Amino acid sequence: MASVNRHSYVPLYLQIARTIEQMVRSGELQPGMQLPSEREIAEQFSVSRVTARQALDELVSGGIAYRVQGRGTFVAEPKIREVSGLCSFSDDMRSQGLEPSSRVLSQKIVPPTDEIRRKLKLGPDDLILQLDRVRLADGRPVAFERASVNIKLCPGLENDDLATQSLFALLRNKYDVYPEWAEAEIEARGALAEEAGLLEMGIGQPVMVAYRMTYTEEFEPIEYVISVYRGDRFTFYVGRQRIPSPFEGE
Amino acid sequence: MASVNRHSYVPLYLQIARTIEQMVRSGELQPGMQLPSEREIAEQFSVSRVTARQALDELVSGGIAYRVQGRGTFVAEPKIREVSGLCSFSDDMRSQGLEPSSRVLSQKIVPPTDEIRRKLKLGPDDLILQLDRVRLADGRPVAFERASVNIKLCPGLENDDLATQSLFALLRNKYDVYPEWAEAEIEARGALAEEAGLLEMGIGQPVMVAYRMTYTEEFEPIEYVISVYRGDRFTFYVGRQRIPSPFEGE
DNA sequence: GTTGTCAAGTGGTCCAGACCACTTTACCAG
DNA sequence: CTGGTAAAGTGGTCTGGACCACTTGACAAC
Repeated sequence: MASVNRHSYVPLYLQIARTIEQMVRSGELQPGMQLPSEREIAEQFSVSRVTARQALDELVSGGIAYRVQGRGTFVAEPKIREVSGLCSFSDDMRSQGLEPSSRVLSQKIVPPTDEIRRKLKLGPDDLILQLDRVRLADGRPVAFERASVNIKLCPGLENDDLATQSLFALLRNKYDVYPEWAEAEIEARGALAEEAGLLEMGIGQPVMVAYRMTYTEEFEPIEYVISVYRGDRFTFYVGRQRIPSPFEGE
Repeated sequence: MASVNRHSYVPLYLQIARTIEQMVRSGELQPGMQLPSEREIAEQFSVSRVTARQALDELVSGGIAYRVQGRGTFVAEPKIREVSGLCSFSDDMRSQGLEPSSRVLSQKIVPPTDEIRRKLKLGPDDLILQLDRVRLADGRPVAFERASVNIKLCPGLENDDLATQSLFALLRNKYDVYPEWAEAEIEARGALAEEAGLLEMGIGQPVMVAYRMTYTEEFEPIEYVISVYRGDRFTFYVGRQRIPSPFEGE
């Protein structure tokens, strides 16, 4: 360690953070072990303490390290796995070693329902792309998805091939639309007849239903998705989170 | 605004952040509106720009605001609701206007299974407190919970009353144990006979099962909880999250 | 009108220092 | 041996600058 490229476009604090992250990933630094102190990092990389601290901030906010005042900064326990269910189905499956694919059931421009119009903040005459897909992992159906996409952000999407490529990848690469935020609610219920047929399961068998909104950096609604997952073939991971503290007065 | 107490124990940046947060909550600042720039805040509160920036950092990491380089900092869209399912059942229910209560089925010191021993990082002779509870909202059963608590952190907990008070509250107030981190996986399945009986529902009716680990600040395992929620009476909220970007090289 | 340029304003990064709050450890006095 | 204390080391907060990257809008040149 102890080396940093002053002429790179990558900020110093990121270079340092990545260097340390690499040491954690490689196992050189084990969970619970103490990281170099801010002052040590500053000296070893020849940067100010502010920059060293910013590097550690990066690791802390990424859940890779945690601080204890008066003692030091330490390597955090590894997460069970990365956030799941919020981002791309494709990435999700691949990270679990499964091969994702899709069967497009319908892909057409339609007027939105009032609820969707409200959720996507559309005007009275705006249309949406309604995309119905069955998502498969290693060829077996896992989920049925109905995505309502704000077509204003990606005119022409109705003619793109969404069976073989990820919607997110297409949005990013072709339409310069970058999904940055997502939130979702999840509930469980029995499979309806139509869902059961598509997912090759029995009616009333348990499914998980996720209602997800996706936004750009600036909270422009991109899509609203209702996903119906087979209960026996999918697990949601709710990422490691800070537990909110009870109120503290001054 | 424009006032800050230099003699408070509350850091300046937090005072500023809370002042602005209050303006957002009160509706004085609407979603999408621009916040004062870092330099403006620095001037108005008579602090350095670093401190002003730190205040905005606080709002950004809390999901209350977001930045756009070159344009400014803006008020974020309000979240659907706060994180749910990860923290205290009691707080969760109350935040939805329901009155939480518990029925303790069993509360005893037992040797852990191998899986629990591993998850809680216990030694071969360590014991756990196994706490089985039915959780109710407005008197109606919503969930069955089996908590395996690392009793080393809270000796004597087996004799405390857990029907009327929150486990987290007890840990914090009586045992000085502060749950700070949690992560969970969620799946859906049909209710087993025992669960169905406790939750007053039919066997095979959909339930959501959450497997949750709770840790202290320093990732000491506090408890491992398996919660079985009635599908028709509970919805998980997966907090608003940043979508991970695809890899960017230098 | 269109296009290009430039200035102003924003957040992003960085520096060299300062003092405070907290934890740990070593050591000394009892 | 016990208990208190002081020192060293840690992260936490804060200052007052500096320059860069990016966006926007006004304005001049075409």
